[in-house]
Amino acid sequence: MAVTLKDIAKKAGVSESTVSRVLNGIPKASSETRDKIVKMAKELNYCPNDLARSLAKQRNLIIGVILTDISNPYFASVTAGIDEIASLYDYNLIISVTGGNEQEELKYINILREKKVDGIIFTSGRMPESCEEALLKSGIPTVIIARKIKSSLPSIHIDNISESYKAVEYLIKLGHRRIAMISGNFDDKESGYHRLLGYKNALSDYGIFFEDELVVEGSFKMESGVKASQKLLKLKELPTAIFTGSDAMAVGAIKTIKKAGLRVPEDISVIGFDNNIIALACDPELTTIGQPVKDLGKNAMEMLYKTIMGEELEKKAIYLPCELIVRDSVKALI
Amino acid sequence: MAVTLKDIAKKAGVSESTVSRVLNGIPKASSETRDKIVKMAKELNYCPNDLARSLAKQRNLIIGVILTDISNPYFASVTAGIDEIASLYDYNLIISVTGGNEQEELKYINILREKKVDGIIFTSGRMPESCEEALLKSGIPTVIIARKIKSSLPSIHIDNISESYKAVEYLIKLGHRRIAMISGNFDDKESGYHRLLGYKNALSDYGIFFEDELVVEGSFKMESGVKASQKLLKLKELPTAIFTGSDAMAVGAIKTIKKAGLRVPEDISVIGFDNNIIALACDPELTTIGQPVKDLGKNAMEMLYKTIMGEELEKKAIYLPCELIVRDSVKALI
DNA sequence: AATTTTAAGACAAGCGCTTGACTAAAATAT
DNA sequence: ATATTTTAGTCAAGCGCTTGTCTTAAAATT
Repeated sequence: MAVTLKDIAKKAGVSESTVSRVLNGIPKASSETRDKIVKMAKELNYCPNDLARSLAKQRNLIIGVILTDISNPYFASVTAGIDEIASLYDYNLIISVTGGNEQEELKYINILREKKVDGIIFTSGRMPESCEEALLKSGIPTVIIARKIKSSLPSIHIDNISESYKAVEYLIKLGHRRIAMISGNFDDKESGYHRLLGYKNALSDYGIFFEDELVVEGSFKMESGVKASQKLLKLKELPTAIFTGSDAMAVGAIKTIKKAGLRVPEDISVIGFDNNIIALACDPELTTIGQPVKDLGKNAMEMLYKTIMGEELEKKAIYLPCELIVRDSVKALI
Repeated sequence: MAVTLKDIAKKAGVSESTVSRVLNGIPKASSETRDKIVKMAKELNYCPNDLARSLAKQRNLIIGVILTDISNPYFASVTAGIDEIASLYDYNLIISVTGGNEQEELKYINILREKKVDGIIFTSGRMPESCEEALLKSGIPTVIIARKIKSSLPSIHIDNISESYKAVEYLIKLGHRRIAMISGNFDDKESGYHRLLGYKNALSDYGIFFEDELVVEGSFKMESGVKASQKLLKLKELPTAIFTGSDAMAVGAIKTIKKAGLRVPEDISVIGFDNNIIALACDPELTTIGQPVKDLGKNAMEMLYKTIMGEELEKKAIYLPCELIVRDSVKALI
């Protein structure tokens, strides 16, 4: 059906190899044959078959991106970052959406192996060891965007502990002492847990007692921010500030506080984490810790490219700093 | 390097074809050889080469998705919808991010042709004719998610005119007469323009004079909603309601109105379009026209699958209805 | 003028898998 | 006991491209 090298070769009266070389710009043909071949190719509307080429060349120019949920702005932006750099190097992206399910993750690692992708970027809130092993064993160049990992795979992270420390420290320096936290799920020892740790560290470093009643576990979602803040509002002594493990929960908290007749930040300050778009949409605009989401993707792809090219990486694990983004949801007490 | 069919065949003392058949579950082998082969494959950690398979089978199980910007929640959700259905049929997705640039779009159509994808879903705010032609000419099964198109390619849309009509009609029925519109860019005859058209139609059908001063062109972005509403607030006679061509602009408008000391919806009602996440984050929560974004993707993929399978489509162009989502940003005047 | 070098191109193996055609033996039917 | 069908496999061509090796004629060198 489709026009192949052979067809062009026949029409032009040369060998396939010559056509191949000409079309790949390898200087091994007289300008006459060159012209003839190029003309034929145009005429026949020739479209090279990249499957065949990849099979022959043992490379594919495809990167597999394994992620939890592409409709989640975090992963969408990470992917955008990856894509930005990938396209610079003529790589295309296959995305594999796992829903954070370990079985799916393993399944897709395998599919990507079969598809002979040139590299894999694995990004997830969690990082199951089984996946780490599978990736390692696959022999495919891989970069992880997740929490700190066990193996020696190249990886890129943010330091949830020190970044949330930063947020809480900011509150403390503005005079807050009674600081609550609405954390993400912290059972799995992942980001939710680490952000809580940063909170505790900051309190401790500044000599503030940690109080159990001031910490409520949420699930990163807005709705859980609502519930958690309702709990906090029932306390005898209200906190003067709330640090939340995600912007979504922060927005939930702000809504609830306002609904309770209190003002943000006049009565209670709120500081989030992520710098999601919604941080700009809510009222007051949310002060938050901005994750360099796109840069995570970009850096990961840069690392991956180096790995594919066989270059040595200076650092196996890169930590990207977050930025404290000051808006209107925090008030100074001093 | 990698283990191939040949290796297994040799080790098991059978022919390649037998191995291939066994591993593909084609019942043409005794259970002994079957077991032997399966065992060998496991032992050698065999991973089929999908490039070779695709080349031989002339199919690839990959769908190319051409879109403007994956970090845009709209496209991210459309993609999520596509993926949801695609994975049901064991298709994987290659995403091609064009930035809405026609040259890039054409480039990626070509790349996808070379990659021999089994199908293409093209989604964009715009729909250049050149792309339509290229897609048509490529002979690859294609579905378009965009505005109404010229060619006979299968496509899926929302009807921007009647949906924005719905929004404005809603305001009118609540007693609003002086209704302003902050539209998206309407020079390009795409969604911005059509949403404006719906606004005009509704006014006209209900016998309300169209007034030029009540329409301000924005660019779909929040910032442009701010600017546009500042303009509207300078009018001698303020509108009682504002319909915006996007939620982002609606949020911008709400912020501005509140900053001007007026209340939403008590003084001015605002209704948006999209049902973006930010519609839930802002205060008051935004009443809006909800696009069935994910369903656009799902339906597109279903259509594409049928096309690939050679099934006849009942409808070449599908219109998906939007839903009026009533929240707190609109007040009844009667 | 004879020899070496270079240029232009052909040849063929190979990438790893699928699949239709063929074969030989075993099972079933007559 | 013979003919027919089924089962279990093998063979080899083919998918479309790349690439190292080889050939031949022309160009450059001595």
